[in-house]
Amino acid sequence: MSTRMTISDIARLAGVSKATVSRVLNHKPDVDPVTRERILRIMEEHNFVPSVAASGLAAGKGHLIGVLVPALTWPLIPDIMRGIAEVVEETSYELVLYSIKTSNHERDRSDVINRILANRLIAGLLAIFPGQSARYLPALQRQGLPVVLLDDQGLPPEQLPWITADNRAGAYAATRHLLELGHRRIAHIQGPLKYQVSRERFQGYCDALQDYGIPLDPSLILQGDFMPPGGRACACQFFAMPERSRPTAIFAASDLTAYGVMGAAEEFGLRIPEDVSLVGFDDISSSGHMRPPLTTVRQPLTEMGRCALELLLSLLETPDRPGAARLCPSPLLARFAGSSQLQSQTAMTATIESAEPVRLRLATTLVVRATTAPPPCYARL
Amino acid sequence: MSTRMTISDIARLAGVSKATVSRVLNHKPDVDPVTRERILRIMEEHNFVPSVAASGLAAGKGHLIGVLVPALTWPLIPDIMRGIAEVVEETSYELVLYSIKTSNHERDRSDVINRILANRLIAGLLAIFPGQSARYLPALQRQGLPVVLLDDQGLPPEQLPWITADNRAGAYAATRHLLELGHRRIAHIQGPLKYQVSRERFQGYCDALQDYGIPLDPSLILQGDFMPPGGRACACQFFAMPERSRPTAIFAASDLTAYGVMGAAEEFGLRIPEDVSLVGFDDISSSGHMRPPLTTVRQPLTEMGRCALELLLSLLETPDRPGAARLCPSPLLARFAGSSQLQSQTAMTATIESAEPVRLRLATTLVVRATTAPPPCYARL
DNA sequence: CTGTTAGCGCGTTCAA
DNA sequence: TTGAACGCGCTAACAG
Repeated sequence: MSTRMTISDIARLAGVSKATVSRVLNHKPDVDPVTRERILRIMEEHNFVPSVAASGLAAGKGHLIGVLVPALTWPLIPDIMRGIAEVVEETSYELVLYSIKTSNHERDRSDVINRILANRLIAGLLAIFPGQSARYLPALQRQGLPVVLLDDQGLPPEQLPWITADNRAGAYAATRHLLELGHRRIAHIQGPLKYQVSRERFQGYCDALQDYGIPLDPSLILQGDFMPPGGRACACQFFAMPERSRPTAIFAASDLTAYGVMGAAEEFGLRIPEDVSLVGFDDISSSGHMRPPLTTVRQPLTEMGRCALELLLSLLETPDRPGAARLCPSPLLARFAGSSQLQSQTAMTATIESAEPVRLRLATTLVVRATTAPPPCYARL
Repeated sequence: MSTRMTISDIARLAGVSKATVSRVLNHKPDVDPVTRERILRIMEEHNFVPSVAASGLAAGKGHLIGVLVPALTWPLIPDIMRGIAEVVEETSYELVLYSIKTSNHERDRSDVINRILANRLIAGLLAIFPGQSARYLPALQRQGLPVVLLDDQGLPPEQLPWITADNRAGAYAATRHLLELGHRRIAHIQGPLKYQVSRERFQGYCDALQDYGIPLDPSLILQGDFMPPGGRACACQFFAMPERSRPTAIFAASDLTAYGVMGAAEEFGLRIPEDVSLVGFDDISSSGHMRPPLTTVRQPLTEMGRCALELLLSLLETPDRPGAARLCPSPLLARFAGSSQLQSQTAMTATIESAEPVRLRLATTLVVRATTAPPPCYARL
């Protein structure tokens, strides 16, 4: 059935030159409508698909989008990828996956970057949680390869377009929820502070405490690593404290951290939420199935993926400003306005008014499930 | 730093023709060793990476590997992808992601296939859980594109190389574990029977029961959908049965199904494992963090991904037999023998001796955690 | 509006 | 052992 057709074949069949076929392929306006229809029909009949490789070669930039991901097994990634996949399916682009090796070799990372750049396969790059690799990204940008950052967890690199979740507001909401339940000794297990998101979440926690007039208690703040064992270790420290000063609630910087807390609670014979309340962050898919189901802050991961790719696509369509990657307002924001109310309004307007690289901060939402309750009575006085 | 270098540049710098550079790139033996060294050095200095797009175009087939995945959010996928990514990093290939749209359009699926084939971008295809799309795969194979199936869940397509887990043995082990704990009324929540894996797991369940002289009780067998709500619904049916005939243990065809069972148990006030034992299948990462941690059957997902890609690569290197994709024993099996004892020995020998397409069945392992216990005393007589 | 010409960067013939 | 020429399938300048 679908044997490989070339533009030449179509051109012969339609009785026109290859250039004309190429024109309709690229949606050039200057083609006779009836001719265009005829060509389109023939292409449909023979289900012709142009060779991405060849067109990329000729045009000097491919029709592929690179996605730089850390370990695929980090639970947030699949949901983000889903959003990305959803929008790429509606385009003629394909996705090329570059996974950063988790090994220690410093060499590796720049190698990946070299591969990305040098083989000139892709037209744009989406960097998810680039971490330390973010260092190399501005160079790519400068070489003319549009780059969009998705929730960078490293130092905020200079001037790259950037999609993230509103971590601060999410953390604030989580802490406030605990506060309004009556908790006063609320602990926080941070993520590694080298990540921007960790600092933002911590900030939200601090802000909420301050707004309720509760002084920060350094003994209630520990640094985890986003993973269950780290959460468990921190929780054990909390649970070993004397009952008068022990926290009645814990806000964990990630759901996986919260899983570790649940393990520790069981070990100490503490019930959740009767003895200690718990809030996570992320709302990864398994959190709703925990016993008890975890109260957490949901990141709009799929939406973030979608936005990031749409942003990148909009950058690809305005290649006239090579150095500074700015948002072409119409196509992207039109979609945004129509399809979703997730992004915070402030970010929207900031985006439009500013000539700076785009920085979108999507809203997070508190998902109240069953790991939070008022503090136990012995702690309520 | 790393500006884009072409073969011509290198050729000029080295004072040779492009053809020679091309030769050393492709590891042709007929190059003067000293010249080769010089060229290699120059390429290193300027960290030259050949254009995948161009070489693919010229050679008629790209240096890209397509991966056909269903929803990335299906929890097994990321672990599989991890294995794939690990081996692709050691090669010069890149990964192209084709995600099958979950929409209902029958058209979509063949569209994806068309895209894959027609744009002639990739050299080989890895199809993960192809499901209904498996129908189109043999056609690709016939057109000269090597295809490897990873744990197809559809009808077993004719003659494609195939990697899977030993579902039957895993299910057998799970059921036997329950049996040896003393359970006699063991229910099974199947996956959709249209999937091969569901039937295999059911078969393992049946085999174990038979070996222990327990007749199959149709009222203890329900069909789920691999997802939590399906599992919950089935479990509710079980739990609503009169106590005398109610199952004392449930073997769920997937971990997610088991999560649903845990929810139902809570709803019915049944404790796990005291009142009812539970075994899942898959060992997805969150299962170890459930309360109580879930006893389940582990699929060697990462290993499966790794094997699948290695198999595909070995097929790529023997393009001389276009129609029949057979295993080139040396490179692949050598790795297998060295790096892992996961694959079952029988499959190994079968592979070597047979001229049929490769079918590798990797061993599963029972992971005993905390959701299984002897049946409650009132059911023990 | 359309056809013609020239490459994009590389592999692969051929001769030399 | 090496070099020159051609072509992969397509886009991008030009002309007409």
